[in-house]
Amino acid sequence: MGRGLFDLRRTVRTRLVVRKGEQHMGIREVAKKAGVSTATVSRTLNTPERVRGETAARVRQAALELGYQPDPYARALVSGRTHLLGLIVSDITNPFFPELVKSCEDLAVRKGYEVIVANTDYSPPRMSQCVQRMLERRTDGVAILTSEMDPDLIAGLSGRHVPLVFLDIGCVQEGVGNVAIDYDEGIRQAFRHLWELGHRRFGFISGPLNLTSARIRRNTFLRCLHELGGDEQRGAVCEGNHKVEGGKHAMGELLKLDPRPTAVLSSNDLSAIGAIRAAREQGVRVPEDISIVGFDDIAFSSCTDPPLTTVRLPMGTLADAVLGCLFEQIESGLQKAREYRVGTHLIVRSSTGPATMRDSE
Amino acid sequence: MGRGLFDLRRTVRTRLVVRKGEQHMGIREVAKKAGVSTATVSRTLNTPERVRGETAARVRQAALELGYQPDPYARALVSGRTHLLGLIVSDITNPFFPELVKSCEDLAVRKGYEVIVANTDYSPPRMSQCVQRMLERRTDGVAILTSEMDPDLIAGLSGRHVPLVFLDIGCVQEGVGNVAIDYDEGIRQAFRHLWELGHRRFGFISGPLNLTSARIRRNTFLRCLHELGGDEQRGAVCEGNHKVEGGKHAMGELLKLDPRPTAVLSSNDLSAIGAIRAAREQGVRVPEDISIVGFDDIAFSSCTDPPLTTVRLPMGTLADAVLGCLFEQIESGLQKAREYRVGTHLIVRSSTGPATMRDSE
DNA sequence: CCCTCGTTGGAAAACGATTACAACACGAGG
DNA sequence: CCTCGTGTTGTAATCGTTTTCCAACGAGGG
Repeated sequence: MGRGLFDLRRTVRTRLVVRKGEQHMGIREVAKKAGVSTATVSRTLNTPERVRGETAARVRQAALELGYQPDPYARALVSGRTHLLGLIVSDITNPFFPELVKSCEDLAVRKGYEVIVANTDYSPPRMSQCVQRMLERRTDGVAILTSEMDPDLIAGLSGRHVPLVFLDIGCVQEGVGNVAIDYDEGIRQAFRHLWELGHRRFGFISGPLNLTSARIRRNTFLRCLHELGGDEQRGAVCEGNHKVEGGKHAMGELLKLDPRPTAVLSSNDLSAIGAIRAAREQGVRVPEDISIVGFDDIAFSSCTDPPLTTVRLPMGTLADAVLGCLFEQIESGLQKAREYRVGTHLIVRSSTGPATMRDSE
Repeated sequence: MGRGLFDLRRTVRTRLVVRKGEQHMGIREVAKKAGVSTATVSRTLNTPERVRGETAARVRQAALELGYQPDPYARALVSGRTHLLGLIVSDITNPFFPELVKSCEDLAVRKGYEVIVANTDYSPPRMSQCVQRMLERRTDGVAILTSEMDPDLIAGLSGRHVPLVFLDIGCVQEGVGNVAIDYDEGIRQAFRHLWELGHRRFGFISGPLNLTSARIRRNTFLRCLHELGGDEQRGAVCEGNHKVEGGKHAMGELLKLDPRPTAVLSSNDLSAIGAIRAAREQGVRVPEDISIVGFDDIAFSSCTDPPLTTVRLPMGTLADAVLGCLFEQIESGLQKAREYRVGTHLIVRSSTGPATMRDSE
């Protein structure tokens, strides 16, 4: 963070707004037009119940005619509420995020909030910058949608009394909410699907195991194996990196196994897509020779070849939970931060099929 | 827009900041600690050349020790500059955008700006909402990265003297810049590549032809055909929708042709991906039987099967141009809005190959 | 009729910065 | 010695709201 505090901020300071004849449309103009004071105008806009209906109507009419819109900055200055939300993601380029971000934005805008998003690029120092940005802009709340979280950074945030919400990190406390994706259920759905198709030897392509959420998925897989399959030797785990290329590599390893798994579950869709490619390159047919199921249901997974069977993580619901948690905290003044839970369901497409007789033994 | 002006904005108005003992760190505290007036502090931060070096150092030291950070809202209120930029895209879910948005954000943050993005979802009424949002938040500049633009909306914006920049719309004027992607060159590169591989019968999958930028690409294709190939009968155009499914359908049509094209150019990568799938489904091998080239080089196009040969649109450069144009306008006080131009280059991967003897006649 | 209470609206004090203007010191030039 | 410019700092006005008081008013009870 090199050169200290105020380095890059300088730009030319010409006053931007010149608005040739017509001077600025402020609350004063509305007040004059409606024949009331600015206080009354403000009240009609913010606490209508504290102003007589008739007066309110007159004010609203005036505001409408003048096309008045309160200045968010003046408003923020005095009220302390910026109507800005922060979204911290690891990398918007990762196809998991755009849908989520979009849903969040929609919801936020509908409540009169604006959203700024920051990418950590999976790196703690950049994460620290992101937090810094949120603090500087005085966001009314921050959603941290990524795992590479330095504990003392959340201290930095929660020390400022900013409502927070995490994805898949356990610690719910005053001012810190959490939404937990039901990975457990999701993996189980996928496993059951494969089991019912007759598969008995499984592979699992995990995410980077330093991520909590990746570990959960792997562990559930292991547990399924134990509960349903009995013998753990029938399952193999291979670590990927939640990207196409990692999935490809992991699948390469899995295919070397003897006996080879007839079905592989993947920690996310990107890995699964890599897996499909690896299989194809080695002449292994999907789903005839091997079944593959993903996780997330990113938009692209319906466009792969073959279309990917996957566990859908409903982005809309997820966004609802995330922002819901934030708004609840904001409106209650940092009180009740709850734990939210969002479920999943299986989408069966064409990358899974019945185990062949030979294999199913 | 239903219920009038102030409908959804209401939220509870509890004062957020309570900051238990330690009262707020303002410019006054810094001033006191440094033994100067607030004016001097402000000057140190904004126009250091107007402050004696020694004093400046003292102020900076104090600011650092106190962890002072100027309130952007107070700053915006008085200076009229919000340090907020708007980005209007059609749909962040479209894989073309995330990279672009990310690059823009990076650049913006580096200059001390923050970015808010708005999705039009390809619909004019939503576009109008987006513009509204930008106006309300008093963004210092807006980049409109999408084509479905209602002319009177840009009037609404440019009437407010907000620096604007468009993508691929011709009209450069006071306060309105433009960055033009060199589609012409791009298509030519792709065409030449195929020509040199011996291809002589071409197909083109266009985007929706009501989009200017889609028309440009198609027209260039037609022109290439004319210049190099002579006979126009050797080329066929089929309209897609810039999505996978449209490309798939268009490719279906192209494959029905007799004689069938040996190479197809696509208006964007998504269409090309659809085209590959359509080909495969009909048992047509890529690139042995037919060559396919895309446009944009979205991240995914290196992960298709086979990896897609495509025309790379350098997102970093594009973002540079877009923000550069905005900053130039902001810093010059709305004067010189220039036209920028960003080039392309061909990325050869595996979806193109030599035409077979039989075909190349 | 007077007092009190509840409702409504106005005047003015925040909010936290920027910046116009004035003041002052200092050295140079006449 | 006076004046004038230049460089440095302080004082106070300002930006456009929200919000805290407080005054005015009408109604209802004693």
